[in-house]
Amino acid sequence: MPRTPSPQLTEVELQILNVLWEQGTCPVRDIHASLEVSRGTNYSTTVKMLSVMLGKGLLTRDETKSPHVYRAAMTRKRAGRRMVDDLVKKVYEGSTMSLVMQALASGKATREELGELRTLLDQMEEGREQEGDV
Amino acid sequence: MPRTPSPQLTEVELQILNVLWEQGTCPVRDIHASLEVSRGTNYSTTVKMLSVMLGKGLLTRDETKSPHVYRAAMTRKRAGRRMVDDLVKKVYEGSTMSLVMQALASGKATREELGELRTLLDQMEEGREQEGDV
DNA sequence: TCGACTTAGCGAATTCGTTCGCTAACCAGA
DNA sequence: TCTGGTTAGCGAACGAATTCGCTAAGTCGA
Repeated sequence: MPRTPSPQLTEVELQILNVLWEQGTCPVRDIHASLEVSRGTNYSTTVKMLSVMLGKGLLTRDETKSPHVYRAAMTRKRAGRRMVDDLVKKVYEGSTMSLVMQALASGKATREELGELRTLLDQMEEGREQEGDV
Repeated sequence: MPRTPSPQLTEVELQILNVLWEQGTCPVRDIHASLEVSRGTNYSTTVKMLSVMLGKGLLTRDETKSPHVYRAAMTRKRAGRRMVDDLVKKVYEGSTMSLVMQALASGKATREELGELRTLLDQMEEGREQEGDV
């Protein structure tokens, strides 16, 4: 049975997932093309990493296609969620909001993004009221 | 001369820094007490890690005190900043706001925190206007 | 000063992520 | 079918982070 992927994604794994998240689906060749420029590694290395990730359940592949076709087994959103939770636990003592504040204060934001944020905030406050939360 | 610490902090390093960030300053004994419960490791291991971190410039220590006293060479804020930047680069394609949205949407927030967030947002919008940003 | 306990430090062993050489299986065109 | 290039896979090698055994130095009360 498929095991739940560990929370920690490594460097290369993330790079590979990024390619897949953008391409949706693709053969080793394409993934390798990307890794080659960013880390100058060998084709064998790419193949190996893919097989390792396959073993960890991070990817799935269609072997019926001639050059096998790979696909991410997890969405970018889900991966992000995990890593954020992990970061929050490890440096913000469990306070997600501490991270939000810090990230917000340190990153550039366009007017549109600030607007979106405000909207999200509004929704959250409404939600709270209905819950009658303390 | 002190070298700039690498962006990537490891598991144990973070755990040790957390103790130091909370205690401010303390001897090996205290740090070990913490690591022992969370990972069941040996005293030697703690000493070793501290010396490794000292070598990386992540810590400083006062050897004039009898049991040497350690101190974090970097604030929690600074460490958080680095890790956030790293995460943003690795999974959010460089968009800090994407991370903020996701974290905000997935984490619990108290009414007070939402208020703080709104205030911070207001300040950011004011800043923008003055800049006359597009 | 002596012995028992605490504190430091070092080198070797382990573990895990990453990299590659080498070999086998495949595939398309001559 | 033969041949050159492509695609898969495996085991060994490496490097970095952790872990610890063992030894040395320091501390303190009897």
